[in-house]
Amino acid sequence: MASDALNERKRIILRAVTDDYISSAEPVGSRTIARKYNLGLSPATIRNEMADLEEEGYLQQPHTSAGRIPSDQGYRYYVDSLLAHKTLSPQDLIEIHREMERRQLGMEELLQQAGKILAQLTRYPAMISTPQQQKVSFRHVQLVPLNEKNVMVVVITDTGMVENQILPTEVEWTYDELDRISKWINHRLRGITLEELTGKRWNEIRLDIEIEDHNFHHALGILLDALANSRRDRVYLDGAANILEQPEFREVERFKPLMGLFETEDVLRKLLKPNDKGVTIRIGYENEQEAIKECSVVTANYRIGDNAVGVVGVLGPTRMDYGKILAIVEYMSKYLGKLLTDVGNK
Amino acid sequence: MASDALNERKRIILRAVTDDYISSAEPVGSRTIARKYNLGLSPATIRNEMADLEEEGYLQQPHTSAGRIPSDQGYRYYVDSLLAHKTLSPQDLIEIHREMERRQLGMEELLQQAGKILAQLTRYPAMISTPQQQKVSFRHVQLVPLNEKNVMVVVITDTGMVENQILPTEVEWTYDELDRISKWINHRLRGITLEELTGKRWNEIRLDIEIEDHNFHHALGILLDALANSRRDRVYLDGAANILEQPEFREVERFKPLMGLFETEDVLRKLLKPNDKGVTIRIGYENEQEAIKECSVVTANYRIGDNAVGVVGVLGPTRMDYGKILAIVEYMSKYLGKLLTDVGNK
DNA sequence: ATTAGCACTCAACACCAACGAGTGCTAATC
DNA sequence: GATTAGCACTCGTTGGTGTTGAGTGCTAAT
Repeated sequence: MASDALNERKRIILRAVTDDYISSAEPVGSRTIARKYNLGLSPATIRNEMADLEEEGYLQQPHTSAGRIPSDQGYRYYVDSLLAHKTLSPQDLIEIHREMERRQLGMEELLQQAGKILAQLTRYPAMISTPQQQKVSFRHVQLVPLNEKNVMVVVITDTGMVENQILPTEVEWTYDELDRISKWINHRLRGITLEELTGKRWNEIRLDIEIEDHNFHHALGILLDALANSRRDRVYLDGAANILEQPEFREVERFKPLMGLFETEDVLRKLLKPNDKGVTIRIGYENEQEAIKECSVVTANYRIGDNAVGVVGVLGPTRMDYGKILAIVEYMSKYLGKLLTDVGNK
Repeated sequence: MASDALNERKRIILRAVTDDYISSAEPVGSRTIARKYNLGLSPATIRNEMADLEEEGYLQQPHTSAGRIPSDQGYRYYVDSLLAHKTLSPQDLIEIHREMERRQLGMEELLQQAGKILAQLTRYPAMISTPQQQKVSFRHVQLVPLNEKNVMVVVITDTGMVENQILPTEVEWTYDELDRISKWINHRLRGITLEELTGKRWNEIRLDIEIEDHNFHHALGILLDALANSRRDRVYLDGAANILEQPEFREVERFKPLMGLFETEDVLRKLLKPNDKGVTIRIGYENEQEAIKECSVVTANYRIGDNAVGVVGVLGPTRMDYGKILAIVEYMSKYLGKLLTDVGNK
């Protein structure tokens, strides 16, 4: 609050308190600061400064005779103004590259693998959303008969993603008829984006289809609906168990809401909304979801070519090593984007 | 141990103790039994019988002055010889049918939905494995160019399952060439099972391919390897958070191993091995996995036509309501099999 | 064979004192 | 005027103690 003009000494103390609390998970007192970080100040002075910092909302006290811990506002200041930019250690880099390029991985596998590495490196749960498909275009569509009343539609996109849907129809189709239609659709749709397809362009195509094959017209309408509503946007979660190592979740009661969140893909997807900044840190109360009001989420967009945007992220207690996590998440998002661009693009 | 010839009174008492413990999660004493279940016996008599039951291994005492709880052996006897066969309530049946048939679901979605319902109804974590594909046959194969060095292979099976793999190749393929080859492969492979394909039949086909297209011969070998090693066999897990409601997991430490297990699909798959009996109950130490030595797993096969066999299952503390869980799991396996047979088969 | 009676065990709970980390304030010091 | 030493005070944590009560095993009476 107030003005964010903390004088240098306050900044140093706030950083010291935060660093210490991040690594110890215990409220930190003036003595500790004076001893561990030799600031050339006595505990008493530090106490006074800490009292000020508390008044201004950067620190808080769990109870009267305890040390201080950073408030959400404190973390925010720490992240915005005090954080030293860390870079990944060479071992970590090697580790990442080796694990990601071990064998030829498909898109889904690559995302999963990235999540696994992210979880391993950060020791927190990691999440990765599949790229938003709005700008993604068709590469191939294939219709296959399934039974009297249903046709299976398989769609392969630009980015190497494979989706399938069951499509109810009114008449029974033979394999060859559907193959012919697939051919035609491919010819007509290849390179068109999903966005265009649900938009005005659909009307033109719709007419063509009606001419081309009357029977299929209705069914294809359903296909597009289905594609629009389909759960194409997935989220992969890895290392959820990691969070249990954090002392803030020693009580099952604290963990339950999180577990609920982990199980609801919709909610995870909301956490991983792409946004215009490269990297985003949401701290405690800055998160919408009640379940993670005491957690922080670090996310970064990744880009496949310039078509699709997905998000990688890590979740931990607000008391997280922001410097380290930031570096890892940022690097992974860039690297993953690069790999996926190579795989998917022509 | 000994002979499993418990006299009627011991059986009654063992059942009473087990029932009571299942619903209360507290060690149960002789007084409680005498009061709640009017067996016409005094606490003292019951005490004597319980002491015997303990000696024979059916009951155990957490500590000297506590009541008794069933041992794994006790649960085993209970399940084998004391369990009254429950059937599902009409509401549950209606619930299941409504939720499963709400809209046209694909195979994966149907499995996920079944898992969700199972978790809801049992209030335990539910797991469902995708059907083993050995006896499953190709319905359609499609090759699509991805970039200079890679081709994407999409395989649709008999049972409506869609799998995709990236296939590295040496030359660059055009869309039309690949389509021609797809056609040929389809013509050649349709209806052949994966099993046959990795077996002797492969050699015949291999020759044909060599003749048909020399360039593609090598690549297709890789495809088959890939298919053989691919993670086609998935496990869907739902309601993992449910287990946290159980008092035996109030301590995070108790829950950690389970959480690890939930995150390792390989292990879950091992839990869901199809077997010749319809329904299987594994109690406590009967489970191989260290993490669930204090849990029981109830599984049942489901069948798609007579091609493929998958497994549905539920995991809970050994103190679970076996009667209820058994009924639910059994019903769901049958019903799911029926639905999937309808969807997948011609 | 059953059961009433009784002494005994032991986890759980409440209570209490001692401890110590940490604070805020005041007065002395630089 | 800023810094710091000193000190009284707060409050969660730890460990010891006594009480309670559910439950047992054994013995003797029914």
